[in-house]
Amino acid sequence: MESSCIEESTSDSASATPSVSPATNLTSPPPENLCRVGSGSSVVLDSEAESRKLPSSQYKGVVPQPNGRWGAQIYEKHQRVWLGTFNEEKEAAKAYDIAAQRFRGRDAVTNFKPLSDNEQDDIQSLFLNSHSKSEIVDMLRKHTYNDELLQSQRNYGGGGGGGGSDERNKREELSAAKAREQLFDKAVTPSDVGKLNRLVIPKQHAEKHFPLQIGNNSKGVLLNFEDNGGKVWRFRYSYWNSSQSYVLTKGWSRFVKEKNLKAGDIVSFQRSTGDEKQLYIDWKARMMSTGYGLGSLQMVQPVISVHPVQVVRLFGVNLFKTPTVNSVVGSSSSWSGKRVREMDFSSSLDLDCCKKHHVVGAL
DNA sequence: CTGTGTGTTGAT
DNA sequence: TCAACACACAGG
Repeated sequence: MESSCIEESTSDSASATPSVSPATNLTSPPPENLCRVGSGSSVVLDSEAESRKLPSSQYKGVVPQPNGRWGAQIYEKHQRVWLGTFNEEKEAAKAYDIAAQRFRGRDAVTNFKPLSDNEQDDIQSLFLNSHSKSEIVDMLRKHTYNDELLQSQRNYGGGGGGGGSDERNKREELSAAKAREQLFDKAVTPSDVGKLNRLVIPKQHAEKHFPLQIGNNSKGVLLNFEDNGGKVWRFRYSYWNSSQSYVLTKGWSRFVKEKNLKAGDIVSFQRSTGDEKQLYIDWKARMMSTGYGLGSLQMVQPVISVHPVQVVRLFGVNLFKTPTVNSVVGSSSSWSGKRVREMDFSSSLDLDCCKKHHVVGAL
């Protein structure tokens, strides 16, 4: 049971529908005795039910295990990602926090203190973003996350003695250029890729990440976004009173055209964590079922974005990786995520990035 | 035999 | 999304 870490079985359950409940299951349950039923007295076997009930955890993402230990799990795309088991409830909670930061970004809801602005947390953020989700999950499951983080800190001079200008440069280089924070994704609607030349930014995200100056409401502002290839896109961002919506207008249609975006595809927005809050935009073809290559598998991006691709071998599996050396959000990490399986490339694999296209319409 | 972590379901 | 619950079955 260690082959994959994600809840796969996408199809099985669907096709087989092994209508659970083995009626035959008369194999009576565990001999309920474990319970040291209250000392003698009346106590009918209420214990039957009471006793085997596991104590729930006060922490998010933490579940009790029969043996008294604690499991950690996080959900994404309707699927549970198991983060391992721990002796201490608190440890499990920490594992969840780490996964949450990696999966959902800096402002994810966590059990403890979230990453903030200090140098240490920036380093950790960098560390998280420079590893794929599956790698982070592996570390959590193997309880090696802390060691790996420390290791990386030494490499960047966080505190290791010796160091030198070499280490220092390396670190500056990294923090200056690469660290990106995921802001949000949006599955584009038919009208977002239609002739309207506008992309509606969900209010919740717009107000959180792209706040408009009170005075600018009418005109809006020009925002620059860099794509994976380093190309900069400038869009007009404003609020439409008529529809009470935040939108990207001028310039948007060109992006749609060049990327050949189709309804259902996902556009993603990131922002550099460093001083300069550079904005980034990326996209991926619509994904049917999401998965993470965990443990040892990683996915193949059934997408053929324009980005040139190179095959990389990791954990013994071939992966596609964009040339972006600094992998952060764009490359193998977040954007990847599909298992190489029975090729259920059905709709997502609309290769031929140019011609045909699915009728996503209603999902 | 011991436990993990998966299958499932029902509640937010 | 998320946790509760039961248990199949991987590992030793």
